[in-house]
Amino acid sequence: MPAEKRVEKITDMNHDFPQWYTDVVRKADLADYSETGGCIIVRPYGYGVWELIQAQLDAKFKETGHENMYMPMLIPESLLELEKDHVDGFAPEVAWVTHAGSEALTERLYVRPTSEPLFSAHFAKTIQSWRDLPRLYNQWCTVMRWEKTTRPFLRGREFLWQEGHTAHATAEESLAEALKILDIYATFSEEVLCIPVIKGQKTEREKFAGAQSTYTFEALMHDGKALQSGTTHDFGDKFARVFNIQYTSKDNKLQYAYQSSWGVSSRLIGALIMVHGDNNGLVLPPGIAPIQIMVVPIAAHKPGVTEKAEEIRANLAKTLRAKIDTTDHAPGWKFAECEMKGIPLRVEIGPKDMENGQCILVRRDTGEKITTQIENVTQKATELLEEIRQNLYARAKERLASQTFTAQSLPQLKSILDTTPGFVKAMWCGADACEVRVKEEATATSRCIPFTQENLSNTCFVCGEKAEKMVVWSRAY
RNA sequence: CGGGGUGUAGCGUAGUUUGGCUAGCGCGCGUGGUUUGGGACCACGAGGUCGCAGGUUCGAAUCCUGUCACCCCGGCCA
Repeated sequence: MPAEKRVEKITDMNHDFPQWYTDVVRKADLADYSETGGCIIVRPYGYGVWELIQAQLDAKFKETGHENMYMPMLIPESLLELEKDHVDGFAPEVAWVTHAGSEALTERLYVRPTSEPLFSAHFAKTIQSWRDLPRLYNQWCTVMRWEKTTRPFLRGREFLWQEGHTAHATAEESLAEALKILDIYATFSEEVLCIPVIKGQKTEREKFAGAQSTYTFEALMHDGKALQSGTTHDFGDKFARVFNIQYTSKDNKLQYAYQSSWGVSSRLIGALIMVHGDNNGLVLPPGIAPIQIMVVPIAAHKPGVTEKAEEIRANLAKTLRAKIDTTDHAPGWKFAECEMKGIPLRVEIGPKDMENGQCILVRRDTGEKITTQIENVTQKATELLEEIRQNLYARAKERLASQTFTAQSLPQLKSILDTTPGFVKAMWCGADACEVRVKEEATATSRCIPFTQENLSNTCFVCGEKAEKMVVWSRAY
């Protein structure tokens, strides 16, 4: 890891983490603020990351039998009101369309904060028989939630996401679907994004508005705060009963369908920044880096340098996302630019190297410089990208372990979070009152009830009554 | 919604207390030249209704009134 901070324009992350985050977003050219309050402009480089996330997840969804479709952005008010928990959860941050031109609409429309009502209404119309099940749908779109406090990629009024909506014949199947997708998400997060996660179930208090149960994968950011990176929900037949989604079973009985929904958003980009980034800027895992390797010619005006650099780029580009920087900036500028943008590998090629038929590969994650023969550069780069992927994951996993603690009492949990923020594991009795006390006294929330349970003690760390589950607590974004 | 703060060139700012501004500086931008292995340098140049609307004054970025926008801290919240 580059020891010294080489880019002055980025705030030191240990000094002011939120400012560091904002600096990275802007300097890495991921996003910009827009004229529309609370909504960001996703710049080409940031959108490039999103496209790579999208392409890989989309392939996984399709492998598991899901189909993409598209629902309207606007939903009539009458549909929102049908499911009570759902409306209670979303109504405060819903944006309304009330007029067409100067004429008031007879029924107000709201901009989707999520599309359960539309999918449910559609399922009700199109599902009649057990032969129609399961229905495995997904859509890539944006949604709108009128947040009061916004931060690029972490919380915005409009953001990019994908929402899967499925209907099944049985409760077992909708639950299995929610768990299957959670695995797809978590695997993608760990293997491609190099972000280790904790999988588990949300408590009643933290679950999705209208869900029967919510599952989540939680990641830990550099500053010790948690980020809910994605969720899957099992609705059971709750929405089906409200929207009247019924089918005739094999034995000719009228049954309610069981549903799931699940989503990840452009918030994943925020997670990438806050898990891997350092004081020189962004650090992107190779799997989602729009540019995996940047060729930087040194003394490009000297005879043959640009040509050789372009030849190297063309070779790399056969199998990798490779680019060349032919701008007239000084080399130091280009190096800093590569680092701010988190490009995993950089190639330096100048007159001195050409004399020896070699070039220099520089790793973003470690700063290490590797001299290699030009004819081997693609092979070497390919190996290094895989090493970088493994190193980023290993590094993040190590930090997660070092920032995970256990607490036996509420004061202890508070003291841990005040001094060394991170995940805190503690036993919980299951009572909502205890969860509320943690929130009020330690400003921490339950992140999840991990699937992998440990028995830390037999009593609740808040009230001392009999403990039911180990819960992971944290301060969160 | 409560408390605090800020609006001056694309960005960051000085100047406001004590009215004299033809509004200064850095970065960035344009042209030409010299450079090029960790954010190069020189020269010349372009760019401003000082958030907006009123008012006071010989004179307003500066004082007064109103208004709008944004930011921070609380409250509320996927």
